[in-house]
Amino acid sequence: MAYQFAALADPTRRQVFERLAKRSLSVGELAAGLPVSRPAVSQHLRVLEQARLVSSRRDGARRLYSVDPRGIEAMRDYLDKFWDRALAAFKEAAEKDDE
Amino acid sequence: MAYQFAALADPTRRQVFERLAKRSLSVGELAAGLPVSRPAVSQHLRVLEQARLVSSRRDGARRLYSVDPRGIEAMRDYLDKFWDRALAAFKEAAEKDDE
DNA sequence: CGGAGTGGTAAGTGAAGACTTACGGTAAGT
DNA sequence: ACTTACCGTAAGTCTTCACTTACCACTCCG
Repeated sequence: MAYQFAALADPTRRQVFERLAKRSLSVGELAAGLPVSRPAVSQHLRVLEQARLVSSRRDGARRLYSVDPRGIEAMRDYLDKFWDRALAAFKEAAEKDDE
Repeated sequence: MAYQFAALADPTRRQVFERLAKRSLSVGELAAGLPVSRPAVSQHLRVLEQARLVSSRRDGARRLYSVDPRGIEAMRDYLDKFWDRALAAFKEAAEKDDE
């Protein structure tokens, strides 16, 4: 669970993730649209893949990366655990604030 | 949007957040249950508050912190933007993998 | 108006991490 | 087989950041 938040904490990595959400891309294609080198993109992809936020498959000499729903689902489940509780706590705090 | 992920990327900060989800706590109470000093907790709370993941109110000489739904909502909205798309991409990639 | 209990801030330290260049390794084309 | 295109990894640098101790400000109570 820890890995997902850390993976999306970096701005460059979020950009990679968001571009892959539009369509599957190779490492070279990703690096072309970003202000960092290709090896940097490779390293970011490794982090995203370990967090199950992206997955990859071979495509000839290239390697295509796509978004992976598993990492997203893990984050959604985590956040949902706190959602109701947070709403209740917020209302309660707001009332105490009115005093 | 960026701040939320970075805020929850740190393990100590996630612990603070999760403990506050159970009940509102003061800085001292939080620090008592964590392996770091009280100033460290204060600094973490500042990050969480800027990300709108927690909010605070005075309670006499103390200061009570609670979870704030606004930060959580921002993350949920962000993830939901990619959810359908990720599912579709995953299925598509799985089919190509079967070849 | 002391003194005790709070908690935020400053300054410094050590580790984590986001980059770079250089290199090696594999797949397709001639 | 040689070349070209593609990509991952290694090693090094520089910044970011989590943490500490020391200090200061505020609130409540005697």
